[in-house]
This record gives sequence, C-alpha cells and structure tokens, in this order.
Amino acid sequence: MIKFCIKDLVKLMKESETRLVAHLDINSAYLSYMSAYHISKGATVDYRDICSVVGGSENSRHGIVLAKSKIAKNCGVSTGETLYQARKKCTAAGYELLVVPPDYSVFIACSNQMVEILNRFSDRVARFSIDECFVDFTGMENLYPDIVDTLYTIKEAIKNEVGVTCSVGLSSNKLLAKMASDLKKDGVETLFPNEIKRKMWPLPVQDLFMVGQQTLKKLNSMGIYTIGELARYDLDTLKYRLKSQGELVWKYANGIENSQVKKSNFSGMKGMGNSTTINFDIDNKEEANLVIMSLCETIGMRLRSHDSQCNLVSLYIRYSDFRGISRQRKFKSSTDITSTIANIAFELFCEVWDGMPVRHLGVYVSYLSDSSVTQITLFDDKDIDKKKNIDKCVDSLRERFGSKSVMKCCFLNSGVRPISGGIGESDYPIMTSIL
DNA sequence: TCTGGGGTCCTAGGACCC
DNA sequence: TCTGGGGTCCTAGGACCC
Repeated sequence: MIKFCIKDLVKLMKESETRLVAHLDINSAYLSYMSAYHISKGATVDYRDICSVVGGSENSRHGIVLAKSKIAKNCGVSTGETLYQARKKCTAAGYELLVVPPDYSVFIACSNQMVEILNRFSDRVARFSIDECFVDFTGMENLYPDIVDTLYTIKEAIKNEVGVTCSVGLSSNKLLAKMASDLKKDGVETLFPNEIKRKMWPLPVQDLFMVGQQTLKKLNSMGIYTIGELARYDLDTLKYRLKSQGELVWKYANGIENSQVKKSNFSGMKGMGNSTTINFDIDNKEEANLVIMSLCETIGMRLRSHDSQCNLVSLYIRYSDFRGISRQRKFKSSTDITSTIANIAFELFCEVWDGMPVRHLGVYVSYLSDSSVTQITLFDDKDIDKKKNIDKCVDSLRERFGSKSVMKCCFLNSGVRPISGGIGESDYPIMTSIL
C-alpha cells in the first residue's frame, strides 16, 4: 500500500514538473474594486488607506463584512462578521469605521477587465472566482524567457488599468500556484515542488486550501497542526478518519494536484440557484410564494439564456432562529419554464414549512441539460407551449427595455421585488471550491 | 442594530428491485 | 413466511470554496 502511494506521488510530481501555472488574486478585492471605481469617478479618499469595509445594508439584514481594509483588519475585523461587531472593534481601537455599500456590476466589470488583460498574455486563462484567475504558461518559455518578470508586467498592467493590486503565485500546478499567491501580499512568489518543504510545510494546517473549520478540528485532534505534519501523516489513517476529504488534503499537503487550466463555461455547470434574505420575516404562504416566484424569475431567465433546462428543483428555508431545512424534487421531464419551477418550489415550501417565521428563502435547480431536446411525458400539462411562449416574450421585452419593464401584477404593492437576485450578466463568473 | 449569496462535491440512510 | 445481500436511485444535510 505504502509502496503504491510513494510510486503514485513520484509519478504525479514528475508529470506536474513540466507545467507552468500562475495564480492571480486581487488584494481585498471588493474594497479595492469599489475604491478604484469611486476614485475614477472623482473621489478623493482611497478606502484602502482608511478604516473601512465593504458591507451590505443592516436595515435590509445584509449587514456583514464582505471585505476589509488593512487598518480595519488590524482592529480585528474579519470577513463574514456582522457590521455591528466590526464597528465595535474599530471603535475600541480608536477608529471610526466607514462602511462602503457593494456594487456587483462594478465587481463584474473589474473582474472582466482583469481577464481581458490576462488574455493578452496566454490563451489559457481560467476565472476561478470574481477576484482570482489561473493562467497556464506551459510551453511558452520561448515567448516569456523570464516568466517572473512577465508576471510583474501583468501585475503592473492590472494596477494601471483596473486600479488594484494583486498577489501572484507561480508553480507547476494550480494548487501550488494558489498556495504561492498567499505567501506574499502584492508580490510574485514561486512554490515549486522542491520549495514545498521550506515554504509550505511550516505553515499552520488551516492555511491549506480545503482545510476548513471542521477538517481543522479533526486534524488537530489527531495532533496535526502544520501542513508538514499533515503531509507526513499516515494516509490510511487519514482516509479512515476523514474519508475522501482526508485523502484530498493529504495530496494537497504534498503538492499533488493535476487538474487542467480550463476556461470556465456554462456547459460545465451542474446547477444554479438564487436565494435571498428577506427584509422582514415571512409568516404566511402568500408572501412566501411571491418571494419564491421572484427568485425563480432569475433562475428561469438564466436557464433560458443558456438554452438549458433542469430536472430537479430544491428549496431551502432558513427560519428566523437560523434553523435551515431543504426539500428537493426530481421530475420526469426537464423544464425551463419559470412558472413550473416556481410552482414546484412552492409545493415543496407548503410540504415542509412548519409555520415559524422565515428569514431566508432559496431555490436551486440542477440536473441541467440542453433545452433543444425536450422529453414530453404523458402527464405533462397541455399548456407547455403557451407557457414557453410567455417566457420567451417576457425575456425579449426585458432584454430590450430592461428587467423592470415587465412584472407579474401580484407583486404590485406587495413589498416584494418582482425579480430577485442574479447579476443579469451572461458571463457571470463561476465560483467553485474545485480546482 | 445579529449572522450574505452562489457554487461543487460527499455521505448516510432509506426505498426498491432482483 | 422469513431471511440475506447487492445494486441503484433518491433525498437531506453537511463541508468546502470565494
């Protein structure tokens, strides 16, 4: 068994040594994006230089920290905590906290700009999230004899054109490149296999990609505190205690990972969802139905814009006490009809709702397939073509006159937005935890 | 004045069939 | 009537990422 693992390891390392992959990560992305944007509009203060965070509106119950400045970080502010807590920490440290509201269209525009710049240097660019990209430079040694120098050039271009700084990592696979970019803020750092022992193994194990809170607890209970300790731990024991996650993090700790830098596109998508924290707690089915419909409007439009249909609808409810439950339903024939998806989601709601106040609702569709082929079953309703035509008509009106041009009349004076969520951008970056 | 939103994958248990 | 095991599909929930 051990023999096999070492053999495997050596083989994988040899394979990976021939590749050259960079990872770019925008420094405090949301804050940098908003700052660059406001400066371009004439603002005189740079949010990055003061005690500030990007965060949602507390009145509409979206009050958490999405990104923080260096000073805010030094006050102890962390991403994901409430603005209330963040403000308290900053006040205690003698600062007044500035809260900048997020603008997702700005984030998307900046992210697209970064991808455009990278495309000038390589034809293999993969957006990993709204602020991270992988670039494959394998086989381009003649074009870029000094790759580190090239990466500094790219950094400079991003700074000049987007107005933000980034950290860059370089290695022979995506995992190591990503770990490398974490090593030096606003710099270019390498982490090749022969540097793992020196640069990565001394780091705390929670710094490893895919080691979250739960995994950290288990690893700590086994006496593992650094990435090096994990790398040298017995694989069979890890597999037994942490199942597949154990094998994954052990491989990562040893720098083993060999996925390709692929352009993320819609065809690879497994599902899509839309969820919202409602401004008020919902205590009746009628209002729940409105929110579900507004969520499904976006999902339906996204499905149709990608000529896709779904075969499973799931509904997620978060109660005001933060309990979460979900129900899902698979059906015989796939659909992209907004009202059909919304009806199923509402049925699920009625089946599972226990009458307690609801804070958050989410709808997620999956088992996606190409909508050019539709399987009709005996039990399909007769109005299928009519419904498809209505959706088509509404889509084209919204495309021409804006998303607010057409809405269902039940939303009038309801206090619920007729379309909820979604960025309305066809090139929406796909975010995932999978390399 | 408490705690966002959008993804992917894994696991365990139950139903059902042979 | 009772018992067993294997395979597949479905479902709910959990873990991770940004």
